[in-house]
Amino acid sequence: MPRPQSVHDDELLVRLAEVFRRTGFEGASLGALAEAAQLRRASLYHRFPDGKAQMAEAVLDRVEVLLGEVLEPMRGAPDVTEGVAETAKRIGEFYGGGLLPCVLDTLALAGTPDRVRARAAGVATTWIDAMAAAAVRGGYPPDEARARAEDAFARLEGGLVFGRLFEESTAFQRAAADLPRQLLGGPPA
Amino acid sequence: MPRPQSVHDDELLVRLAEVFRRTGFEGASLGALAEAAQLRRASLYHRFPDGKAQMAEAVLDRVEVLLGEVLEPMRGAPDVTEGVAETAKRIGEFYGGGLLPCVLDTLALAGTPDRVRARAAGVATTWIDAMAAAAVRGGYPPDEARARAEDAFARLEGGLVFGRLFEESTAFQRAAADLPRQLLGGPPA
DNA sequence: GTCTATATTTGGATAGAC
DNA sequence: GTCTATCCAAATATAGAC
Repeated sequence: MPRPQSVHDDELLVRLAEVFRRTGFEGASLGALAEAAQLRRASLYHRFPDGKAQMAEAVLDRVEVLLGEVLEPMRGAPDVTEGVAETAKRIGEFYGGGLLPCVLDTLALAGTPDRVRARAAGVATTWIDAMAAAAVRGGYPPDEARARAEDAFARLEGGLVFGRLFEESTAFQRAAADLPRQLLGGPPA
Repeated sequence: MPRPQSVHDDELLVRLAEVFRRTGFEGASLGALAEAAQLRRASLYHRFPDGKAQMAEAVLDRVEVLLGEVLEPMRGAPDVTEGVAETAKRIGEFYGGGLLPCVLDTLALAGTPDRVRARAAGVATTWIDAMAAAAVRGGYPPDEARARAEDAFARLEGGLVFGRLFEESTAFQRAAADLPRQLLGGPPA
């Protein structure tokens, strides 16, 4: 009988995601991916016959699932403000307080296969849509809600760029803390 | 006598910057760099004996010079508000309206040599410092001015991430248009 | 399912002719 | 200063044993 899986699918994707998020698609060599997975390169090809692009897509699929859990309070909580605040907290945790890069950013660089980039854009759209829906629930008309959601996304992603440049999480932390006000209004920061 | 330079230094850096900004350090292969420069790989090594890292550093040096021109109104104009507005306009042009990636972002990915990353952080610091100084001139105490400058930087960089993902410049455009308010105060966006 | 071994291409970098 | 030719290492990917 064949050997048992030495790494479970889910844990494997976590490890691969770590490499993609830090180095982008081209920077993620099969050597680095195999080392992170604690598998040989050939074993990775057994799991992902289409190679690195398929690995990146699987990672993005998994990110979309995790993102669903992060967005759940914002989508479902009876009190919109509380829901957004809880989602903001989860976003902070998801990005290690602001010091972890975002795979949606790093997998959007030129050199990334189109289908991977399209998948990243799809995940980002899911996220922005949920924020726009919350802003609508908060009373904004659809157009303004959308703009606020896009701006909130930009500020969070930019906070992560800041964190990557300076290894400092201040800008991201403020962006997360300010998320309820950005989406629902209130006194300016 | 030796052949004349087929590409002037300045134009050469523009072409190399284009590759680095789009693909990051690891994604920028010597093949791609040579093609953009319309030179052979060996000719690039004649100009940059230390190889790709030196090319990236030279690109960042050039970006710092260009950035100086972008920041000049914000630094020197008698009316701070007008100065910031003019700098915001130049930032918009510098980033192709929001559809060009920022080399400070893409050269901060893991896999980039430390001295290149440090140079990128230095250029970003120059930029943020100038925005913080403008916010101080606008009446904010140093701590709040600094936070506002960092947030403005994050929002612009995030707007470029958004642009890269969706090939849409809306978020960046709003960030640039809102720069005077972000640094100097006024009614919230 | 994982492994060793290998094929093949691309990438970074150097030597030396012109 | 640019070029051709070359070296060597690393990268992607495949074949086949266990």
